[in-house]
Amino acid sequence: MLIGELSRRTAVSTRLLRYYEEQGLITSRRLPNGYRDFPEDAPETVARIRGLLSAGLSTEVIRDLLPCAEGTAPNLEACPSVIGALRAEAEGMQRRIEALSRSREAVLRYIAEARPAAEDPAPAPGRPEAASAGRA
DNA sequence: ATTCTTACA
DNA sequence: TGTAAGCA
Repeated sequence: MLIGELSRRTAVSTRLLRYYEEQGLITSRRLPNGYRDFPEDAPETVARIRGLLSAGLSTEVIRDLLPCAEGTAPNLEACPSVIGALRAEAEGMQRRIEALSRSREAVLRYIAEARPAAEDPAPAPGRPEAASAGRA
């Protein structure tokens, strides 16, 4: 199916769909006119990708584990090697959580020991304005 | 009307 | 990621 249909059926923008392909998460063939032609089961693959992405996995690990996982969300069948990779990911996350916790405690410590200053310093002059920081 | 690539915000 | 440009 064409990218437009896949986009409608998955509610994922064509932009993102092309990005997923670029990252090796999904594949497609090319029609004579150059248009991408996705497999009929592409919608399911995209759903699986979204779930894995929501779990905080990188496109890199998803790429390696995708070909060996059937089903979606919480109920997916995975090969032993995939389970091992996920276990390693979880451990890596745990280490990051611990490192972040130490950082947070360090920051909290600064607050606790900080003594009330008189005034805030004057704003730094002329620098490239950092626009909106909010990321969706 | 749709998709494609490239590139900037 | 969105969006715009210039094609096919």
